[in-house]
Amino acid sequence: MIEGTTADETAEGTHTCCESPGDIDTDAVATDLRLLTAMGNDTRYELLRRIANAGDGVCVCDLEAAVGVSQSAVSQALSRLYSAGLVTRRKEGSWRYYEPTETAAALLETLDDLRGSRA
Amino acid sequence: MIEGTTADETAEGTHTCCESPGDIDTDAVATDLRLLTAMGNDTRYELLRRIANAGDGVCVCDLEAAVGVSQSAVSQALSRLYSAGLVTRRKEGSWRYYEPTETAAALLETLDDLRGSRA
DNA sequence: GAAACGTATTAGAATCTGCTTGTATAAGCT
DNA sequence: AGCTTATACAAGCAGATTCTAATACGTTTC
Repeated sequence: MIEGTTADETAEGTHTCCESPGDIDTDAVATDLRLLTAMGNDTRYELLRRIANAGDGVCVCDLEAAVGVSQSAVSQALSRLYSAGLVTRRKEGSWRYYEPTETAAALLETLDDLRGSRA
Repeated sequence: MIEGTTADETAEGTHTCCESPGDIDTDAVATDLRLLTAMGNDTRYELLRRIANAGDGVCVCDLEAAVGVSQSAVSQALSRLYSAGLVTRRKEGSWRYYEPTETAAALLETLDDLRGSRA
């Protein structure tokens, strides 16, 4: 849906205002969208922020208390963050600790910077 | 749903693995989520990329041909990008030209960098 | 003014999301 | 082994999204 323009480039239309913008790499789009949609949800965003703030590993049990949804919902949210590459997880005994990836740190930092400069 | 922890901090639970992570600024969350959800959609992401690539103003008519959805859908998508602060728009005759904001440029650049470093 | 074009708005249908509830798995404790 | 705790998985449902079609609006051109 991205690479090849489905519509006929040489269409008979009367458009003459400007030329068509270039195409975009499909894989890149998929990757970016996975990141953006993973972060673009109240619960997941907040979980990620908390994980990032804590820095050195937060366990699910504490996150659960903080976001106001069920244990199951937290688990699902964390899975999603994990498969998007925004957090790593490590098992320790019966607990599981989550940590932010560099990707997450970079994106959150950009968002913070933008807010700071009110851009 | 963010600032105050709804669950009782001193609950009778047996959690002892780690302490609760700090809270997050509500407005910041809202702003970030508006950006993330605006970009986190195939159509809108692709439109934004194309607008950013073109740099100096693309009109709706050409974007339309590129993304494979109806004119109406493109218009709605652009409105959403606009109200999220990701693009500016300027009217010129009966055409409307869109340009990326610094916010959009910064976010896209971060995404590009991340992809580059495979982080 | 009327017709044609570029864009926006509205309304409704189809699809997607994110939650809850219930259950499963795995580890620790007695 | 049995019970409890920590986390994951599965199914189902309510509400949110996102598209299309139809229509409205503003400009340009005849």
